[in-house]
Amino acid sequence: MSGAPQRPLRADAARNRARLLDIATQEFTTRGVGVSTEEIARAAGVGVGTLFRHFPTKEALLQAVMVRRLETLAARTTRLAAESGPAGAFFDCFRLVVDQSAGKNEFTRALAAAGMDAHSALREPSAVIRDKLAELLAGAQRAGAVRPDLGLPELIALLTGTTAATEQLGTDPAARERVFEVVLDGLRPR
Amino acid sequence: MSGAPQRPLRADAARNRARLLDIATQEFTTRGVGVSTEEIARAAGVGVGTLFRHFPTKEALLQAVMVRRLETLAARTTRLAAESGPAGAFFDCFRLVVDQSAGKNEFTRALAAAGMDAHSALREPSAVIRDKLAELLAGAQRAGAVRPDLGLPELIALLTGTTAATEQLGTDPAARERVFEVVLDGLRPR
Amino acid sequence: MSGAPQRPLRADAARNRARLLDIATQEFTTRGVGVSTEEIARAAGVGVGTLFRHFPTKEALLQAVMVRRLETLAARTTRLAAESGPAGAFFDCFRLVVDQSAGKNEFTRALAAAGMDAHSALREPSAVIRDKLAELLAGAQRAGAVRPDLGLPELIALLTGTTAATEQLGTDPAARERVFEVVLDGLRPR
Amino acid sequence: MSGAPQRPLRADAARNRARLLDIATQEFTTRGVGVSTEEIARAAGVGVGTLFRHFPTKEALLQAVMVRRLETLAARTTRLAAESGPAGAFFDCFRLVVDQSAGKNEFTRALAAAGMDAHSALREPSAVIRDKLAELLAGAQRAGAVRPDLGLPELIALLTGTTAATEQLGTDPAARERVFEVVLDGLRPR
DNA sequence: CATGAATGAGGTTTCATTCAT
DNA sequence: CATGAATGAAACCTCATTCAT
Repeated sequence: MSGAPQRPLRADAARNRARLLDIATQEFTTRGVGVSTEEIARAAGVGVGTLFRHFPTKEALLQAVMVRRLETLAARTTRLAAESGPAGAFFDCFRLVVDQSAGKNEFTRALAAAGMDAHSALREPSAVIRDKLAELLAGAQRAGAVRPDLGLPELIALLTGTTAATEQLGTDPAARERVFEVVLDGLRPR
Repeated sequence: MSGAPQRPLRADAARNRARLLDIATQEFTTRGVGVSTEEIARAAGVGVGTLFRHFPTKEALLQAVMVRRLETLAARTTRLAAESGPAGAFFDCFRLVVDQSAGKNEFTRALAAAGMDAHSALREPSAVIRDKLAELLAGAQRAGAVRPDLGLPELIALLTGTTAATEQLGTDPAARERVFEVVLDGLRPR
Repeated sequence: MSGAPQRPLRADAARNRARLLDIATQEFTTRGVGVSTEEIARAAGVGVGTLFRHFPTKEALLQAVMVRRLETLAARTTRLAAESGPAGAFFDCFRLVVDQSAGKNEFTRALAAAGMDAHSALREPSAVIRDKLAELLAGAQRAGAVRPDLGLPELIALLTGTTAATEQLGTDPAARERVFEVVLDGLRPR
Repeated sequence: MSGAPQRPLRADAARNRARLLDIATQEFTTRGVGVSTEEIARAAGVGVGTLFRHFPTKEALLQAVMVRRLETLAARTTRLAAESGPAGAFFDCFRLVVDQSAGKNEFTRALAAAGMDAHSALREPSAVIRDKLAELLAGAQRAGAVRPDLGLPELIALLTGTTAATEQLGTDPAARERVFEVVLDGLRPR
């Protein structure tokens, strides 16, 4: 049920695994999911065999990258929520998730296309985020900062959509800001 | 300069071409751009050779699918714009474009990834849409129905984003409606 | 047994056949046997179907081109042999055959590679040349102008070889001339 | 700059590479450059992937075969030149090159047809041969054994041509010998 | 007869994955 | 455990040949 290793990895093995994850994240994000396993292994300075020892499948690697992203996101979300009032926390987190999710759609889609239920492997880490987001949404709604009829699914869809929108505007920060304003304004009770 | 064929295609050729486009649209949309040319040809009931006679490259096929979508879209946009007042036309078109664009991101992305300037082949049909949208935006802004600081790029990004968001909500019309409300509300001057 | 058409071709059909042969000769010679039937047909201004009506196979077309070359060659050889004395006729013909055979190796090889006995279809026209050459060789040997131990096969091999050699020197006429001198000198009794 | 592998190949890899080269040489020579990579791989007892790991392109394989032939040739030429006097060395080498060059024309032609400068990849090994031949030619000319007006290009063309001629006479050693006599005699000062 | 659209086997090449070293 | 050579299915595309128009 858990992704945690059976026994603690040897030091060098752990180093290789971490390095592979880092490189894979970077390559998948910048060059798409089409990059070959061979290239990722080479960029990480290991042989393909090592890659496949740690991740039995290319898809498993994709999954692991996703999981780590979600975990990082969950951690930062938690931290942020603790620092501001309910409304501020909600809007800050919205921005944070969007900024951190660049490229995520590609992964989700790749996993989905491979016919696998995205929820099976990502259930645990994404559940953490969902819970955080639900909590933040409820808080902001109680504080009257967000329209009360909005549900969690819509919030997540809007996060995905805003990610897509801002990705398309990569080079123009002012335009990205205006897009944020539109969506965040729209979230307020009318 | 024109997309129209040099001579009228023979009856069977036209049938095959149309059928290929239909099948390709469907396959690309439902299963992603990874589907093989061979499968598309088989699904269309023709040999691969026929596919490649009509579209000399897989990318050319993708392009053709895109072009047809954009043309359909442009036609409907024009019709709608004529029927309502400036504000109504703008909001109606926004919905229309989003509804018609399901799956389009995949294509745009695929074309971009293939290193081709999306504007080269799609320039004409997409320019028509851009012009329409720019016109509608200006009209709605003049009518005070849309915040005046919004530019065309942001509008297009928001269209893309809203498409992504509603795609994720496919099964729940009420939730889709709430997403639309958020974005359309956000577009109004605050 | 004969390549002559069963009945006289219609005027346009004959024109097409001739044109196809001309174009095919040119394309095969300048661009190699790799040129596609489609390209040859297009260059000849007819559809592929027409090409295949006249020549049921690409190989048949190659054959026809060869045959025509050989026939032309035979005719010129005959003419030349009548005009000079035995020695002169021999050496003139040697040069003529070499000059006219540029590119011929490609064809011979293509036919051979296709697993067909080159002699089956080319037997008749090439027999004419062989006879001419045999006659010329005998005459020149009687006149003491060519070493008496040389047989017809060696003569033909030397023709092929000299063709290959001069083809490699295409751009430099003086060098070609020196190659001719070497071979023709070598043919004389030592 | 060097053709030597960066690190010593693993034992099996080296075996496969050598075997591929051997088989490719044989197949290309006996059946033409048309043989498919798949067939070569199968004949060598490896998968296609292995073939393409060693030679990233069919052309690269052709090149490698050529290079090996030329290198072998250069080595033998060097040895021979050291053993005989200037005239003997020249004539011996002429025969050696011709005997070793059977089929070489096919490769050269294939490479040329593929639009690649034959000199780019083969520059080094073929330069060695050219140098050797130039040296031998000069020596034989100084010794008065070869006509003084003959240049290196003509010599090479004659080698090519004699190769073509003797190839055609494969089954009859006496005829081949007579062809050699004609050419070698022609090379002597008249 | 001419046309050119359709066919599909076959060619080259890539890449996730396995396994000998 | 790490390595990277080997594998072979599958992708895209070409082209000789057939046959409906």
